[in-house]
Amino acid sequence: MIRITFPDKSVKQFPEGITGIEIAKSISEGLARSVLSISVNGEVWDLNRPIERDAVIKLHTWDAKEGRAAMWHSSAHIMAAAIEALYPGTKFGIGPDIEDGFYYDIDLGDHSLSPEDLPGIEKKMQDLVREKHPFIRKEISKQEALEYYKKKNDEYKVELISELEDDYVTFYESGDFVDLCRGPHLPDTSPIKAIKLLSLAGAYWRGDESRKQMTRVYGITFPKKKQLDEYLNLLEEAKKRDHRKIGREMELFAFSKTVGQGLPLWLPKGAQLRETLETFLKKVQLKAGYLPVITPHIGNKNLYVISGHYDKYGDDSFRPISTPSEGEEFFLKPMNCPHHCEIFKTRQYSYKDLPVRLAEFGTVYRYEQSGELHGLTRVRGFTQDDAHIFCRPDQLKEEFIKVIDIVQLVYRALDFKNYNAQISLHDPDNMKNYIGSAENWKKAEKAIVEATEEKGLKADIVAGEAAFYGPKLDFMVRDALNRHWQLGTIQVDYNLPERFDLEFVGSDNQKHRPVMIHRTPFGSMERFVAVLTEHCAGNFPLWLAPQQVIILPISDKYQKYAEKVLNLLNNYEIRTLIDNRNEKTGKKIRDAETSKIPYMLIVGEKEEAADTVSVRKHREGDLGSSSIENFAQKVINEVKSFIDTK
RNA sequence: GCCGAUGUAGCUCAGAGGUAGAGCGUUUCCUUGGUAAGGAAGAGGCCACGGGUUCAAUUCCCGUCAUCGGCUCCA
Repeated sequence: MIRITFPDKSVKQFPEGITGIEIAKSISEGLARSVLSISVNGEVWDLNRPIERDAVIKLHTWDAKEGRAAMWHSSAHIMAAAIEALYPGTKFGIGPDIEDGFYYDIDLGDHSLSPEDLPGIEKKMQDLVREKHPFIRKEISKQEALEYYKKKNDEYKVELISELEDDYVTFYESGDFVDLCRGPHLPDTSPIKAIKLLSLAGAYWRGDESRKQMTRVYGITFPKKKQLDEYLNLLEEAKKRDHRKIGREMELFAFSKTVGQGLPLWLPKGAQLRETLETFLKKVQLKAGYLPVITPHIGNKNLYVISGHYDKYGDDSFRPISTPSEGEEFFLKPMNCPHHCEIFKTRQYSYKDLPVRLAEFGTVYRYEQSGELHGLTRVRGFTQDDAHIFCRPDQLKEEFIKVIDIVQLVYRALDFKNYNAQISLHDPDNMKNYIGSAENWKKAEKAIVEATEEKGLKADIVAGEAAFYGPKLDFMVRDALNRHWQLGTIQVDYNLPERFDLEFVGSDNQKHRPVMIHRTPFGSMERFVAVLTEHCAGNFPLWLAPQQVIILPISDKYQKYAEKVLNLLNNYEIRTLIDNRNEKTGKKIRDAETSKIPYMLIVGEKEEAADTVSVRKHREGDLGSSSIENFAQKVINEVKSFIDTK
């Protein structure tokens, strides 16, 4: 007998060789039906793999990510089996489970899949699932495995196996399909009740641009048909929040083929929104001791040779602009820091003057690959809410903490809760990708980690994600479709001060090198507005709404009175318009609701007589009548509460 | 940049080898209305652009551009 310890610490005796599914059955039939995988001493196993020794276990159902992973991983095998049956000779790369479903990378040779082929594969998968094939785990020798795939002509699997260090590899067999796989899998296909293949894409073999591009098929499966419907419904709903759709509908921004791809045009309402955000941050920064500066949109090539960006990103910049007579070359500026370094150099600083915090909403241009462009989140011209802090090494951590404070203040004011912090460190195995001394890297990374800890900010630490000149702390968010984007970033830089030979005079009357912090809370105005739009589905809070109030006269008889209300509100700088179209009130209300304007003021005979307005709030309805003055104060207070309380 | 898909009115989308349609929006007129759609009439399209096949192409084929889903990249 062996001792099995459950998550609640209770212990039960079982015969040696008991399996997860049998343990589940011993608890209840219902659990046995819904369990998908088991953790044995922290390692996820197949449910039918015998447990030979005492173990701590945990059973995973659909509600656990380990359970879903087993299901989706198995589904990937079923999909591969279906594809092999329908398209013999297909070679297979890798087919893992992912956050939402699974994919398989395949090479169909000369054949190519189109979206119309997906239902056929789905159908075949359903047939296979109905046959209720078990997944059988097998250990075979590496040699044998290699021969199997060589015979199959599958160079991808051969490559994968060749790199494995073990003498034995595990295979999983389900029906006629056999796949190299570490597992774990479902005992058989029966839990898979709903299948949907979602999309096709190209994907480089092993993520390497220089290697062959395979076809990636994405899919998802569920234990219940209803869950699939819900999931598809959720996708539909998410699409409605897409900033590209809302941006068009609400007239926030547009693109023009004639202007050029990836170059956003901010329409009046979007510009209003952006300006409100900029004004807000400028106020915050002024209080925090930042000094506004303004620099030009281009810079001499030499500036970027000094900074090191030319070497690294010269090809990703827009083509240089040359002057006809002097033969100089200028670049559209891809970042603001070199300009700011030159500003720092315009005078001498004592150690008492530091830190110096130079801030600029600087528009930069980068030649992003065409396939990368995406709405406002990835563009070729964008404005950073940029600032560079030049400080003494002993001030680094304190300054870093102050920046974290600003980022958090800003995100709180905008009700941004679902962000992740990520500390990106260098990759110790690829030091050649970075500039600067190992010692400075160490110092910078230490400062970031410590500052983050001191702020109690939970951050994932990822090696190899640092910028080429320094480590960073990024704030990541997800968009409506669950894609990750980086917003704010704080980066420590010992290198630019070195390259630009920046100095301050220390208390010892000697020259010293300052440290630089690059930071942008929003990241870029474009990306931030995009994410903000999706975050609130276009229902911007009152203080940000491009149009805050709309006056709806019952008929044109009340036009004069509406104008009186408008003038009063305008005096308070409340962004107000009148809907004086020849439409019924119901229609005007409907249109104001769909345009997501926070407040509607209905004015007619009653209101004119009593000098009031009838207030209706977006998505909430009638709030009753109010004097114009009271309403204005209400709006002013509400705006204040958004900005001040934080 | 790469793989795949898409491109028809301002927006959302039908359509077919023989000179183009709907809904919403917009314009004009009627209507002067009370908390999510009043009525009528009209305007609006080189069917993304450039080639080719054909008696005939917006429709079929090729290329370009743009957009979308991924991959790679992201100072």
